[in-house]
Amino acid sequence: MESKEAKPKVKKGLWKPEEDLILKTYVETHGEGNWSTVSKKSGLMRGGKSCRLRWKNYLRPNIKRGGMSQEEEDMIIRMHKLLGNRWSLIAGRLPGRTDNEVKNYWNTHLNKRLPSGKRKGTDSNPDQDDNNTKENKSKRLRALGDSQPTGNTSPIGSTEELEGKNQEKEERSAVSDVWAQQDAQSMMNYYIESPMVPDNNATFVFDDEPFLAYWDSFVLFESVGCGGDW
DNA sequence: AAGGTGTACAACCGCCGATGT
DNA sequence: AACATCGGCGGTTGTACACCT
Repeated sequence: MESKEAKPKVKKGLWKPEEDLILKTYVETHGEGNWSTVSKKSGLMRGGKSCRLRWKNYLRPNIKRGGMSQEEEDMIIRMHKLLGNRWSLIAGRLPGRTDNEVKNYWNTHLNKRLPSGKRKGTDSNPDQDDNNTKENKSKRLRALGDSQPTGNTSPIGSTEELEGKNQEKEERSAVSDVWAQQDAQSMMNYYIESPMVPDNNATFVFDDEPFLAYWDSFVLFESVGCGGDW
């Protein structure tokens, strides 16, 4: 059954400069948020999500456009080594860069450089494919965020999963290991010295869930709270 | 010069958690 | 408590452009 009020047609596809201008003006006037109403009130025939994405990725102030610097590139690779496809977290370490941009950059530039890189699959490493299926994604992220080192909430539970995890570890360590290892060491040193680390978290296992679980929230905190280098 | 193929990047989709009612 | 809505995230697709034959 069609709705009685004619559904406003949602426009799709590339944004035109005029649309950008409308959106930018609207957001600068009314502020961010309520994206679902933006399209109506601004006259843009775009979905709220589309508006939000456009603003977030391209129109927001302080967005950095253009090629990645060597430093940024290094950071992406290191962070990806540690975090996997957690683009928003990675982007949080790169001022002016968005998760979408980081993701695209990884998929087009960095992914194929790595030994295990493959072209079309957006997941760089075969070892991470399983963990990034739609079914597993949410569980994994939640577990990484919430799990305690000794808890049973890890997404890795069954024997098969453990085996897969071990394999993942091996394969992952084969990628970009030179500075990934250097960096992991320096990150851990930094981290261990941090007053935020609880005493009962003494056993760190890099590349394993316990470390990642804490690391994750640490990165999140860092990206939100501090802008400094480390 | 024209058509085919590959690449880079913008945008959309589906899912999920948080929040409001 | 249940449902609806919104915002955020990562995966995937679409498209314009560059390059090759």
